[in-house]
Amino acid sequence: MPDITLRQLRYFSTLSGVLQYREAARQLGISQPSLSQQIALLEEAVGARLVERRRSGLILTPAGRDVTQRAERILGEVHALKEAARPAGDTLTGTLRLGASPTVGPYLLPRVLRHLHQEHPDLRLVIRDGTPRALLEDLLAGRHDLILAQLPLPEDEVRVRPLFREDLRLAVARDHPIARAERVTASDLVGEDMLALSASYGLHRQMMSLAAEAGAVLRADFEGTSLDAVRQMVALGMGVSILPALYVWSEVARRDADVVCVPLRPAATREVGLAWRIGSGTPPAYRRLADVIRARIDADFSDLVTVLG
Amino acid sequence: MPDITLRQLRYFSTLSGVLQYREAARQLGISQPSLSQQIALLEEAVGARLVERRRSGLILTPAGRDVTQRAERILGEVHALKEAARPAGDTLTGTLRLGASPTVGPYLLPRVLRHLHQEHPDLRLVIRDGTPRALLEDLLAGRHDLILAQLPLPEDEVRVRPLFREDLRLAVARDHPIARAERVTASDLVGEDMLALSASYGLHRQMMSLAAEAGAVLRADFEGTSLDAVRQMVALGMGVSILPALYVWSEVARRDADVVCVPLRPAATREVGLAWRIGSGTPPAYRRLADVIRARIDADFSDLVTVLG
DNA sequence: AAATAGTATAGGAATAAACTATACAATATT
DNA sequence: AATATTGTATAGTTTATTCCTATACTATTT
Repeated sequence: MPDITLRQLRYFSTLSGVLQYREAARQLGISQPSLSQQIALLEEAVGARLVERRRSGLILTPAGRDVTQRAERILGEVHALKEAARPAGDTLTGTLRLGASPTVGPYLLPRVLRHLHQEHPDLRLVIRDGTPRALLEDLLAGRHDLILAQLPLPEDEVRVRPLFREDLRLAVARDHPIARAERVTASDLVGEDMLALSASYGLHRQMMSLAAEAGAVLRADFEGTSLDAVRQMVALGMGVSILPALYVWSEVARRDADVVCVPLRPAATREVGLAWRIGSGTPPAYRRLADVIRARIDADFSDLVTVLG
Repeated sequence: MPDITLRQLRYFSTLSGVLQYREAARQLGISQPSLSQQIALLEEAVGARLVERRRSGLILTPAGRDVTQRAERILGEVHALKEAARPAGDTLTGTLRLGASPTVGPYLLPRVLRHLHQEHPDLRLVIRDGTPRALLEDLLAGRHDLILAQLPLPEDEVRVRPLFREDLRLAVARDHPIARAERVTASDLVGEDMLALSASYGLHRQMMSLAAEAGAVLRADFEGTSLDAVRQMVALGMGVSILPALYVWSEVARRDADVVCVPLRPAATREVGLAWRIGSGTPPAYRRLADVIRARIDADFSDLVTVLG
């Protein structure tokens, strides 16, 4: 029992429309015997007669009518497969799995996604959180296509597209003396307790080095697993910490905020980028995506951050 | 740009499950290079990379994931096509187009269909009415697969399966003298006006010959196009007519019936059968269908009709 | 009875798919 | 650091499939 082939379905679909071998073969650009043969093979493969050969032309059997419908549906889906797989000319399409750092995604993606969906309705993003360390591992293992994370990332393992640089602010409780300052310098921090994110975050390193420079003391009894957690500890007077400007803008910049954020002098910054595996399937699409994100950041947050690239 | 083949989709589906060429090739029972080649052809056909070849195993690209899903769906439908087309072992399946004579179908099919649907849930019958003449023409032209009609049918053009024989009754108005008779013989009809169905019905011929034998007068100013029309004319006293027992049972055998039906002596009968084109695709299925109909008639109407075959 | 039209069959040529052998790339081992 | 080891790609050849031409067969027309 030979297998069905798409060729047979294509031929049969044409034949069932025309109901004449000669004409169908002509339309298909093959000879009539070739068509006869393929139809015979199809009938053998499905184990049923599909056409009755009669004086007055061909008649489809009930099975033939059924096969016609199914064949055309199948052919349509094959066509769709072909179209869908090809990276479309100007729009992003398909499903991309994006891993996002919790220190970036929640404050950046909501605005980006809205626009992205308008401009590229056929693009679906599956977004999953993870610590930068886990993101990188998942990316390399193929569980993500892209990750959005703080730079630097190991450029020998992933291809990076920088997106933007944002300032870091010092966060203090509202009743802390620094809260009234215009800006903060390293000397203001001598002896302060500093609360840090867990070491799997890029910000951890920066918090560490800033604390070291300024003579602040990193509290060993606390390690935040989210910016929100850090902020809440700051609000409770457990110490000071560092928060990125975009987070401040979206979560802190309100009258009734529980912490106060002050610019640092000299400014401390972090960079955020989009990354994918070297040799990954569709870098052009990824670059386009990066461009779209950048454009959106530029439009919405240009007073807060510096777009890179 | 070569065409996609089902073979490629089958191979790719296996590969995307196993994520290893060697193992996938082994499962497929082919050599690894053959698999490589077919996957390469598929990638060329869809115009996109589907897998990333990496040290730590294969990773599907976004397009690859999409193609996997679509391919498996397509393969499933191809499988279903194969299953659906093959005349199933014990149940009737598919869509059959049944042409039914208005003198048989409406009074027989309702009961048959209910059972048929229970016993063969995958069988769909598309039923269309038509005069026997039109039925035969439509059958031969392939617009029907089967017809249910009064016999005889031209056995050189169609294959016939007789189903049953039923008595014909004389129908008269309630106030007609014959209405009180136990039975009617030819001599009772001398001079009566007789109402006939149109000549395209099998019953027409029998009405004619009965009228001739009995000395009744066929009314030339009336030609019914349905048994109901004939019955209504009889009720209005326009004449007498002949109605088949099954029709009588389902439409007349009530207290308040507008006509009275009396058995004929000697009995007149008609035969009804199922027919299909000679050389038609699936005679076994048709024979099975005929058997089912017969069994149902036997169960429901054995006191009214004689099952044939 | 011959001609015409339409499909099936036969046999050989072209194409596609399979296999074996081997190259190549990357990681793991010594 | 050199050498196995593992896994995929490429080359060259063989086998299967698909196609074509030629022709047989059947039913209808002339």
